[in-house]
Amino acid sequence: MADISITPPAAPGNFIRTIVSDDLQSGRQQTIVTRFPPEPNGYLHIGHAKSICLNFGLARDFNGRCHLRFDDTNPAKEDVEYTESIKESVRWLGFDWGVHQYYASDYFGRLYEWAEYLILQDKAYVDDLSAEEIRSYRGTLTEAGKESPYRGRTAEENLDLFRRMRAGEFADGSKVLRARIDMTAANINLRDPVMYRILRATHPHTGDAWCIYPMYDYAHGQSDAIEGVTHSVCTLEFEDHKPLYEWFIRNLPVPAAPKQYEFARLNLTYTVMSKRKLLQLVQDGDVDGWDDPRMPTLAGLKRRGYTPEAIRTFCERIGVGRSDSWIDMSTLEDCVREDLNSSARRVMAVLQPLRLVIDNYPVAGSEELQIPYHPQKTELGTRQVPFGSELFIEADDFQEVPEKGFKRLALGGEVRLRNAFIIRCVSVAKDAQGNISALHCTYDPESKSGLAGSERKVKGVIHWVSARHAINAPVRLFDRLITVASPAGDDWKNDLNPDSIQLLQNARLEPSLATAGPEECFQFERLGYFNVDLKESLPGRPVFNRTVTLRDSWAKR
RNA sequence: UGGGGUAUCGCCAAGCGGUAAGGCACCGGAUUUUGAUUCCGGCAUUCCCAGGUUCAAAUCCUGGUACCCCAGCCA
Repeated sequence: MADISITPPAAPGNFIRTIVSDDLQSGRQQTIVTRFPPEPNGYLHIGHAKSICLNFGLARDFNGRCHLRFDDTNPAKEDVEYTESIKESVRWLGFDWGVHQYYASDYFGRLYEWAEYLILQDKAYVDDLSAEEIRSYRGTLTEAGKESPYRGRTAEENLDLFRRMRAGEFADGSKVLRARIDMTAANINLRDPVMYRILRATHPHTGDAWCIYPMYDYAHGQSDAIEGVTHSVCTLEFEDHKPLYEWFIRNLPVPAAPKQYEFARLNLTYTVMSKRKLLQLVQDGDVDGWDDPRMPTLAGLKRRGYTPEAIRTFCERIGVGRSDSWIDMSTLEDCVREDLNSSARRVMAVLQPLRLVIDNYPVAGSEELQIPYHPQKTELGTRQVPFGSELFIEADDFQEVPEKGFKRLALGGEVRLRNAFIIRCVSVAKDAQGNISALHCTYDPESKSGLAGSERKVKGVIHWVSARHAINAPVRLFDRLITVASPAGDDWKNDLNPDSIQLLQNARLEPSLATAGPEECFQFERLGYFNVDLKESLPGRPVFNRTVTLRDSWAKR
């Protein structure tokens, strides 16, 4: 007996996986073909990641294939810049479409022939009504539409007109080709939908070869059929289009009968997720570009330090359903922390430096400490960190008079300098205004990490950096992504968070960070995960972006 | 009743007639040279509501209610 190895769904649930699995097991399909069909009119965002992971994941898990198809039927909105960024993002996410990269515009020829076929069947006609007239003839949600006076044209006349539309004899907008279905249909999509419009625009992929372009509804299903797509997975708002999708498939001599399935699109709390709005942020200069680290675009998240693994985990975790949902940001952030916690090397950096002098340490002296890159994962190795008599510590790691519950350094108190010594604060130096200018401490030489005397416990541990050796590099903090109070509302931009970005020019980093490579992500102990900004860093002067903070029960009080 | 959808813990989400998985969040507690990690433990007598069928219902039936999508020559 032949060994039919159908990989069972990796995770339970997900109704689409169930459908695919059933189709394979029942023999309705031999192999499955899915597709990810973005319109190249913007950058991909975290919402697209859900679709990418679903479609490519299905192909991967069921030994099928997933096509990357650019749904480029509207040259007025599309640009090659976008197709490149889309390919980059899909690859970055870890998926490979192999040779299966297509453009809906590849099929313009066949689509045109099929349109003539429909005309010959008396199932399509050329309409001279204006856009406004078509709208009013369409009726309303509760009233039936009425038929266009041009609906009764003969096939011959329609064919002639349609050919002349293609030949460029008519002005933009003066005529359209419509499917002849039913102007009284309860589903508005069936009230003689427009199939072709006249539009003189240079197409990024077909240039000026065409002056008529097919509409989504006409192009999409046929493209799926041409490619042999078995499961055409899209978002819920296309549900009403399914009868039309099926009408075309049924009435055209297409080579296959793909089926459409819908799932709920991703919504993230406080996050702007519509391409239109993201484009507006870019155009209005609210952000540096599509890859601004505060953008929810994949390019932005990448620059921010989010990893493909984390995003894939996220897409697995949130599931695929049909109910409208808003996923809380904490779910995404947890996925990022989970990945980075095990992979990110730990280093020390001080964001808001406070000078600390160790009075009993040789003034000009220094030593190199060998410190592991990860507290648990020894395989990540160690690095050398210089220690000296003058250090910087985080300003808020010191409180002259400690508040209740404070575990770090206070006047007269002890604290451990992480991976180094225990120190005691003996006095506080202040300037004329009374601001703390430096801390004077003594250290306990016996308490050095690794020595026998290091077992001595103190309640707090803080990070530090040697003042003499530290490098000074900018660090950027973010208040999450671009956030708004109501991402779905019309007044969304009124709530844009302007303080979402903060550039800390005085941050001091341990010397090993001077050579940090692009895209490397580190954990600045106790401060969170930071990555080297791919765009702004210079050799020897990395700029760090905070990817995500650590969980911090103290901060949450 | 214009049509099409969806309702299970604060947020997601399994479940498909046999007596409520899991994750996030949250709350305890243990270990910890990151207030991190890790680790244990807690967290829906109840599945939008009301009836009904059944030995048995989140799952079936009936009737309500709430929310989402659709009137682009956008996708």
